[in-house]
Order: sequence, then C-alpha cells, then structure tokens
Amino acid sequence: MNSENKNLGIKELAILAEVSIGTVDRVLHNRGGVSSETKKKVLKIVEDSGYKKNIIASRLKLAATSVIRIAILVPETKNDSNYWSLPLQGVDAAVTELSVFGISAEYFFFDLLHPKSFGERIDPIIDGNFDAIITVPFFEAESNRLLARARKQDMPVVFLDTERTLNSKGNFIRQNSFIAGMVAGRLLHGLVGSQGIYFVVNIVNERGKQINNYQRENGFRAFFSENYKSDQIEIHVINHPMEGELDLTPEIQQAFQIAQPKGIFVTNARSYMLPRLLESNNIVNTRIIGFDLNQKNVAYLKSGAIDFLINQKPQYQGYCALKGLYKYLTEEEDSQLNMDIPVEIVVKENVSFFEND
Amino acid sequence: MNSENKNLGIKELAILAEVSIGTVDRVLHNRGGVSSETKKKVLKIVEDSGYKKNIIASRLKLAATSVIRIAILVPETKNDSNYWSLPLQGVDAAVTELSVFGISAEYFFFDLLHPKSFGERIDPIIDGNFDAIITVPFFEAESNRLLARARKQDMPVVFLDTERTLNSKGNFIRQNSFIAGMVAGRLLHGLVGSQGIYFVVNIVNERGKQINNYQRENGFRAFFSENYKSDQIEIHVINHPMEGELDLTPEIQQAFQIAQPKGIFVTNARSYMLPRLLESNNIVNTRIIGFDLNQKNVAYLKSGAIDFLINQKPQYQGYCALKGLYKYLTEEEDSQLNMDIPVEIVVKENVSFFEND
DNA sequence: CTGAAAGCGCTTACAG
DNA sequence: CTGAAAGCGCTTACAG
Repeated sequence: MNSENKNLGIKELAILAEVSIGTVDRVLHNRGGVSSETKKKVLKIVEDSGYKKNIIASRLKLAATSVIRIAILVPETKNDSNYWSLPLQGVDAAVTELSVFGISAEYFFFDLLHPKSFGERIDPIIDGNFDAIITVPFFEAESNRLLARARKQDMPVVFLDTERTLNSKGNFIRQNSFIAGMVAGRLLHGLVGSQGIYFVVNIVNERGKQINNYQRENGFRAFFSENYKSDQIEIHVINHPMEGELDLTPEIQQAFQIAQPKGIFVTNARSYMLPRLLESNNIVNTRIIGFDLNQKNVAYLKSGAIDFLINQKPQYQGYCALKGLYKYLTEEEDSQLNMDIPVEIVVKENVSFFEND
Repeated sequence: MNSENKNLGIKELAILAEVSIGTVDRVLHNRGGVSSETKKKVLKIVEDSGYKKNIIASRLKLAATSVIRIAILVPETKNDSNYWSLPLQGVDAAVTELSVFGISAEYFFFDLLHPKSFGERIDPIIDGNFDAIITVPFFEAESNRLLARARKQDMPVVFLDTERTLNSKGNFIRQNSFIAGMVAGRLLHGLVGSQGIYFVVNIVNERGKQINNYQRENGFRAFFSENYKSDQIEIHVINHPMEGELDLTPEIQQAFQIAQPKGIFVTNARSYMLPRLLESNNIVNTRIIGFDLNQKNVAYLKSGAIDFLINQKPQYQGYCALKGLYKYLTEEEDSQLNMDIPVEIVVKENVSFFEND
C-alpha cells in the first residue's frame, strides 16, 4: 500500500523489519528456519516495499558458486547445415551472452527415426540434475514421459519447433503452423489466382506426416475456405515418401497429368526438390512456396524457381528458449517460456536479412 | 600466446603482475598515474591472459554510483498512436530491462517541420553531459552540427529511421529503404503482373519528399529494371502534398483518368488514404502496398483493401539503439551500433505478430 | 531460530 | 606512483 518508490535493498528491508539480512534472505528464498511470526513480519515489509531483487548482485554471487545447467535434447545432425544445428546455434549464442551470469548448456542427441533413442536420454537427463530442459515434442509417448519425470523434479521443460497436446501443460516456443499455412495460402493465391490448380505436397520420411505438416495443410485450406468459395478452387494433395531425391513416381506423374499444377505448397523444408521435378516433366509457370532457408531452397529462391519461403527462425527459437529459461530460473518470470514465433515471409530481395536466424 | 583458458579476474592479474588490483584497474581504464614500466608489465599480462572484464561485477558497482545517461531527441508527438511514439516505446522497454545495470534515458523533442527546433536542442543535450545520443537525421545541416559537437565530447550518436551521408561517419539503425522498395516491387508485381499500370504515390508534408521516399521509389524501379524490360512496364508517379486528407485533386484525377492504376506503391505510412480515394473514383481491382502498421493501415490490410504492408519495426529500432549503446559504453563493443533492420513483409494473416514491434 | 561476517569481481576514495 | 580497504546488493557458511 504505502509502497516506497525507491528500490529498497535487502539491507533496508532488514532494518525496517528489525531483523538481520540473513533472516530476510531466508524468508525471500523460503529457506526455512524462521519463526512464523518473524516470517510474517518480514513478508509484510517485503510486500509493502514492492521489493525487487537486484538480479545482477544475485548473479554475481551465484555465478561463482552455482551455475545454472540446461540440458538440450535435439535430433542428431550429420553436418552443420542440417536444420537441427540451427536451434543449437541460437542456444549457443544465448549461452555466450549469458555465461557471465552463470549459465551453461549440455547437449544430448536422439535419432529422429527412433523414439526409443529419445526415451533412452530421459534417465541421464533427469539424473543429471539439470535446472531445465529444452527439447522437441516429436514423440508423444516419450514427450509425456519426459514431462512427467521433469515435473517431479521441478525441472521446467521448453519444447521447440512444434506444438502438441501433452498430458500436462508444456511450454512451447514455436511457429504457429496453422497460421503459416494460411499465410502460404494468401501468398500463393496472390500469384496464381482463383483459376489455377493447387497442390499441397508433403514429402515425408518413414515416420510419415508430422503434426506440422497437418497443421500447415489445414491452414492452407482454411485460407481458401475463408476467403473464396473453396469448392471452386481445386486443391490436390501429394503425400510422397522421401527416399533420397524426390522422383517422378507413377503417382506424381499421374497427379500432374490429371491436373497441371499452377501453385505448389510444400509443407516442409523440401521445396527445393520441386523445381527439378517440374522441369524434367516440362511443366512451366508453376509458383512454389515452401519452408526454411536451407541452402538449396535459398538458391532456388534467388534464381526465381521458388517464389516464397517461410522462415521458422530456428536459431531464434533456440535463443529465446535459453533466455526465457534464464529469466524464469532467476526471476520466476515465466512469460518468456511460451512464444509464438512470427511467420516471416521471405523473398529473393530480403532473404539476406534472415539467413542467420 | 600462452593464454589461460580459465577466465582470470583482476585479482589474479594483480598477482601475476606483482602489483595491486588498484594498479591493474588503473591500467585497464587508462586512468593514468602509473609508471610506464608498470603499465607495460600489466598490459602484457592482460593480453596474454585474454582477460575479459566481468561486466556484471562492474555494473553492480557502477550502477550505484554513476548511471549511464542517454539523450533521446525525436519528433514530438500529439498522441500515442503517432509513429514517433514507437521508437520511444522500444527505448523504454530497453531501459526497463537494463535499469538495474544503471542506465537511463531523457527525452528531448523537436518539430518535424522546423529544423530550427532541432538545432535548439543541441546545446542542452551537449551541455547535459550525456553519455550518448539517439536521434533521427532528418535535417542535414543540423545533424552535422550535432554530430560534430558530440564528437568533441566523445558522445556516440545513433541515428534511427533513415540513413544519410553526413560529414563524419554516424551510426545508423534503420531499414534499407532501397531494398524495401525492391521488395515492394516484387510483391506488387506478383499480384499485378507485367501488363497493369503501376503508380508510385508520394504523399508528402510541406517539407516535400524525404530521403526514404526517394530510396524506396528507386528500389521499386530497380526491381522492375532488373527483372523485366522496364520500358515495357508503365510506372507513373504522383507527388501529392498532404493537406489533411488525400483528395481527388485535379492532378490525381487526371493521372487516374489517363491510366487506370492496377498496382499502387505508397512510399510511406499513408497508404490508408488510397482505398477511399479509389472507391470514390470507382476504380476497382487495384492492389496496394504501403509502409507501417498504423491503425488505419492495419484495418485496411485486414479488410483486404491493402494487400501488403512493410514493417520498419520502429519499436525494435529504439530497443536496439539503446541496447547497442549500452553494450558499446560498457564493453567498448560497437558492432551493435549499426543495424540493417529486416524488411518485414506483413499480410492480413501474420499482422498480429508484428503489431508491437 | 537468528545474527555477524566473508565473499562474488570490480571500482574508487584515501593514505602514503 | 602505488597499495590497502571499503563498498555495490545478495548469498551462504558458521557460530551461537
């Protein structure tokens, strides 16, 4: 009520409460060993004064004695240009920036094709007594298991890349894939119009279509049904397993013969497979939109063979996850544990700004 | 050479150099009063050890004794929805975030229409002994004067919004307007194609066309001349003084009668003036692209009357300027004093992400 | 259950 | 020209 506007320190609180600073600290951190009467008295002072911990004094002391340790569990990558190296780059950048505050990251890897490999990392991470975990929720059962174990130890978990419903509430830093699909719908329709035939192309690995693919396709369709009489606009779907390069399988050949594609929406990072395929089939004047700024996609964007790319900002996701956890662990401020990463539209002319986030 | 990989502190340096920590500090800060021999010895240790100041210990001490003060000189605003309140919001956010590190901002305002009002703020700012200045380079002579005065006092200056050549090198955090114009060209051409007639509309105040308007128009033209036979694509220009609302002056009426516009590029934030104008003139099927996410622009974007907006991220510019100066003033790290703000493409479906930056 | 004291790494006022 | 000491605000090990 009669809150001071000057920022009091722990010393002033102690004087006001007529106790020592040690006791104030015990109350502030709920360290116990304080009589309930004293605790009440101190808490009142703390609240009335609007006390806010000086985080840099706190970290100066703590960085030297107890470093915050974050476990990072992501898909293993063969090389640095792999998508999954990108969130790690963001994590690294944040660690570098915050290392003086006493924070570190340790990496664990799993195999995208084998849920078991994810499950096997859970024990080492939980037993490692980390302060928090950053991972991706690709495997539902295993993610639930991780989340349940982490909850028991009070370890916050931040999931990157994909949002999915889990048994208990998780934190997600990811792009809204449904909205990304809608944006793709608008951009592609702007180029193609209402007459041409659209294709949604899902080029999937042996695990099949993932949540992001479904959400993006749904968003894409939603754009058309909200803005146009959807039944007048033809949208075909190709689900294609990726075995090495995308090839003119009988299914695709048939699909493209039945209806010549004017606009193609590739629901993941593999849009670079389309231009060659179209060319070898003598299909021209087809507009393409896909995801992610991998080298091949960017090359086709620059050559004009791909019209738009949507950036998920994977580096930024990793960066935000680590900084958000730091903020939560040091200030109990959880507002940055969940983020809706902007759907960033990339064309040839502005791609240079985004190649590193 | 034989650099330690552990981060040494000033205490360890002092032991290695066989001097007191006070002396090490004198050398590190060039505070003088050290014999050249001692200085040399200490400097060698500092370099060999790869010493890096612990910035949080430094700020803990300094925040209590000497707060960094930044002067902000921007156009005065009548209301909070004015464009020029946006960079201030970003500055405020950064100040809030960094205030515990001991940084503060003080505001000065000038009248966009009167260079003199800018000039009159120079003395108070220079005499105010600020540590740095954030402003905008709208008036060439006055900006040069400010820069020259600031240089003498070793005050770094960061200019927002617009880049321009000044007598000495300044720091700029701004969007590249030429590239923004190119992006606008690509987006509009995607909707309109090579047959329709394009208009570049500059709606200017009594100071006339500004640097940004020229750069954007040039970028727009460059897109067409680089990608299409520019002489085949008709680009008309309307330069219109803004007196209250944009109206169907004889000039505009004539221009629109001679050639019906299919794509309109508004080179500043006033694209919201076009839809009503077109409607009252019974011109339909015209695509519009403009700048900035002001309320009216966003409303038309949502209604579909405006197709694309380009975001200059003014809040982000202010935020980056303050954080960049903090980094420079505390760590002598100047890499964040110049930034090329991404050309952010906004459509109805993703506008919600950007309304606050 | 509580207090007094040392210390995180850097900065500075004071003493010599 | 140089050193010893106090202090920034918080945390913790120790003593009682």
